[in-house]
Amino acid sequence: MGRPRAFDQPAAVIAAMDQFWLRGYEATSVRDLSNAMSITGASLYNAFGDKRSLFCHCLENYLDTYARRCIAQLDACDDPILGLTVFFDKLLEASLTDRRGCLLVNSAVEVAPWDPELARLVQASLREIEDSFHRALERLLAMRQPDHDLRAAARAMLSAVISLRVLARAGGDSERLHSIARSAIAVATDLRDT
Amino acid sequence: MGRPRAFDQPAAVIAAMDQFWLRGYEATSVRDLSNAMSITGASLYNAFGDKRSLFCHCLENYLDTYARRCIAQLDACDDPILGLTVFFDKLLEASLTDRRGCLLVNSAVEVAPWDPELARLVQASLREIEDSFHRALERLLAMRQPDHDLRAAARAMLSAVISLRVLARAGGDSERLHSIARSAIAVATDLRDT
DNA sequence: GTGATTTTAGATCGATCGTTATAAAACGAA
DNA sequence: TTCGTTTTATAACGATCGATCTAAAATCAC
Repeated sequence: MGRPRAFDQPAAVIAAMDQFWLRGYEATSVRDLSNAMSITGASLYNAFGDKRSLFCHCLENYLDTYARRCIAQLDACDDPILGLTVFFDKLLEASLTDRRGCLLVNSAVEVAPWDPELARLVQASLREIEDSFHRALERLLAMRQPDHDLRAAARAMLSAVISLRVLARAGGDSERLHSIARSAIAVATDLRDT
Repeated sequence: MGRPRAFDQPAAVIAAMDQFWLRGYEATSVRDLSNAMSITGASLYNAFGDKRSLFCHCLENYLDTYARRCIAQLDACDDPILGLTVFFDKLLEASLTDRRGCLLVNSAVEVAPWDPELARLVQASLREIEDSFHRALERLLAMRQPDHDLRAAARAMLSAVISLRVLARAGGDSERLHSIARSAIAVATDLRDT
């Protein structure tokens, strides 16, 4: 009942996500969003509530579309070293061709300090990535190492992801980005060869 | 000649820096700044030009007051491992008591993508930190290693600094932060013991 | 078709944005 | 003292902010 929605909601969320991803939360106005989404401001508020709520949809969509897809691929790879190599190769390629960095990391810096709910989502998502690294290291070593070392190694690899994304957004050069990715993989190979 | 300035300019820059550091560039209004600096908007524009120019002063002040001071201490330390330990201990303590993160890293995410001049400053400053790590590793190994390894190790340590600061701002827990700091120091000790 | 309901488009809300105009106040030079 | 110069305080500028109102358009149940 009622007039049916004339716009494609998932497509609109993607358009809004691209805008937030590019410019950040504060620098993106509701008019920027309605232009990018090709809908009027009234439709935006009718469908999504307010700016913050739309941003939540966008971040969730980002996590589903990008972060969790990478995690799933890493988990699905039998050879952890191969999986990690593919993971960081893709991350490098994406970071060098798309200088917006990572919406999750950008949000960790810009919105998380002022939004406890989003801060929890950010921390949980980062933990998902760290856990995926941890599982890859468990597969690599068949649990011969104390868990403490694996957790620290997984955190070092998460740290590489974060800084790589920050540096990419700030215009860091390819050599530095590659260097960090190699170090992250070396964490795994070093653990294996111990 | 002319009426003398009634406010302490360096103190005003510090107050503005604290505001930008806390809230970020876009979320800080000129009125927020003039309140924090205890001067009127007219005085602000008279003394600093515009908002962006004031921000440049603030970032320069941050680099001089914090980043370069840490670098100088690391350079001054004869024992590189001790120097790095002190460096990361201080970084941890600062990150856990002050959740604003690092103004340089925050700026890398929020302002560098839209300001080529500030992007150059950000990259140059990150390089200063990386180079300080590199020098510490050179002292540690007395140049027995190929430079390529040292550069990669220095970058891995810079990566730890960046992600540590991002995680701290987003509310990351103490354990994760300590874990990353330990990994960074382990990069140096592993190189030494090779 | 009629009524109920929802989405559309467009105008507009008060608030706030970065910035500037105005003029009084406070100094050094003459 | 008077003049020239700079800073101060206050008010205000046009533009834009996030959000909302009104009314026309589009659908379903009946």
